[in-house]
Amino acid sequence: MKSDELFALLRRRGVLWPSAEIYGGAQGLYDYGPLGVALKRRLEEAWAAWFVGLSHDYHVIEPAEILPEAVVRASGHLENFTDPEVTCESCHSAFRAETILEKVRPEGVDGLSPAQIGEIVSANHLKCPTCGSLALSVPRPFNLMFGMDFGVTGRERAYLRPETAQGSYLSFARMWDVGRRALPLGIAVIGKAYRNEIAPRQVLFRMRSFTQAELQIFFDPAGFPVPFDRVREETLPMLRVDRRERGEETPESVRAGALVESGGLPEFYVYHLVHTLRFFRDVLGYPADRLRLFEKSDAERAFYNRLQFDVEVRLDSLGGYKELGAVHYRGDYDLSRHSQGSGKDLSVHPTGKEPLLPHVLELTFGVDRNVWGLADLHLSREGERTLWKLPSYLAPVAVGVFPLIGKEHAPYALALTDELAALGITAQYDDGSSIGKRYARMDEVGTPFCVTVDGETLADGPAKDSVTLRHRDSRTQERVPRSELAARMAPSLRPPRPSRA
RNA sequence: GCGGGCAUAGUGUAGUCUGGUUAUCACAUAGGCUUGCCAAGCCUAUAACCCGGGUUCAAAUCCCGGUGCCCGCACCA
Repeated sequence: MKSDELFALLRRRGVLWPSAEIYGGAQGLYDYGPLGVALKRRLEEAWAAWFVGLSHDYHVIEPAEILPEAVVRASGHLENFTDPEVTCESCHSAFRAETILEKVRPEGVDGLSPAQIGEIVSANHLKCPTCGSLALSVPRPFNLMFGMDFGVTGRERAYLRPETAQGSYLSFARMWDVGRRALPLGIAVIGKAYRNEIAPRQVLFRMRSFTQAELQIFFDPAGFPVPFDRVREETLPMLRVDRRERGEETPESVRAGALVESGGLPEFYVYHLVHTLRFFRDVLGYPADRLRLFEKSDAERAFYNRLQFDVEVRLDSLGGYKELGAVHYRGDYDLSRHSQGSGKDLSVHPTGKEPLLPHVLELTFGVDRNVWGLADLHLSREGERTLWKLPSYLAPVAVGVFPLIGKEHAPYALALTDELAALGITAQYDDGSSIGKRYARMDEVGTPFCVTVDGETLADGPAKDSVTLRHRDSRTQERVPRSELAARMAPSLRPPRPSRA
């Protein structure tokens, strides 16, 4: 489905719409409606069940969304999140200063002030790559963070967090103290991050306020033990730098074991690549042939990452592979920067070992992007029928409950709806229009089950107190006693957990 | 930011070039009748010209500005 068509469908069903719509919308901001919230929460729960479930020592926290200036100075965001831009006065093209200065200053522009960059531009008579004019402006700094006054004096500055990860680093020392004081220690955050994007585009793909789910795993750089034999034979769709340089777009299937033996990747890293891939493929149900693990080159990687593979998924609505998650090996960059910035020694002393500064493996997941991904990959039109084949445990509504004949069966169906809801199964009652339309409505929002109360349910006989249970994808029906209904549905409504060694 | 295109009920659209009736049709939504296990039928109702300014007796239609969306370029720590 095309992006427009998909968005129209989601908007009509109350999944998602532009923020401040009555004022014409605000670029890069979107609101979730009732179904969208339900889907997003289930997605977040499924993420947490899977990734936080990787170890007993992984925990979810909820840090503040506002970061004092000292934090973003130490993290490097104040400096590096700024992208100096040079514009051509003649043709109005805009370029990153780094691109313009590439030839005369291959070491990059980090640490240079806008004025210094301007001097280099004019001293070297650099021309606009588009029109050849010499009229290049002094760069204007553009920071992607939203800044704000903090406190009453107006002298203090603070910023909306540009990534949720910082809260985990700031809380590491506290988490060490309140926990088992053992590595690896995992800290997960699910929450909003904010970036003042230059050009928000493609609906949920570049937003100014978006939800990330990130797990930071702190581990001893001398060893991160993982049960690698359990994943050794798994094959991964790899697109590594060497193949990319030959112009390849499609991944090749590589054994996890081979990535370690001859691919130069550490076991712990490949182990987490496997679990990340499994999440996308087995938990979210993305088709395996649409996934690839895209290795970022030295030049493309964020400066603090030693290894970076993006999980990319091919989406028809956006015309290609899109990054929906990533696995970053950040080394000790974050803890060492915050040690320096705060003056607190963040190294730890595990029992029986020398003090050490942990390294960080970061597993990131774009929640909104995957809401879109779930729509793109599972929502389709089959003739007249619109069907959203969401995994059952992600569906906003688990079961629709209908009276076959409105007047006669409504009380029973309403009571059954309440009973299922009380058992924690999201049930929605519907007696509108015809039975066929009710099924169709449920198909469109991905509801895996529908239950219909009919004459047999109420009549004395062998089928008394049984209802028909209809399955979304096959449209098949079976007769199920009311007492067994919840137990029949419950297993498929729980998100999978990883198998642990 | 640059260039090009687009903007009419909840959704998809006709009408715009060539200004002039009560703005077209379908689906969706709500209510009623009928039916009773896969979007059936009939009746009724709700509902729109992106915003602001200009030209004109008269603007959905022409002009200017703004906003938003789409495509390409650039950007995406």
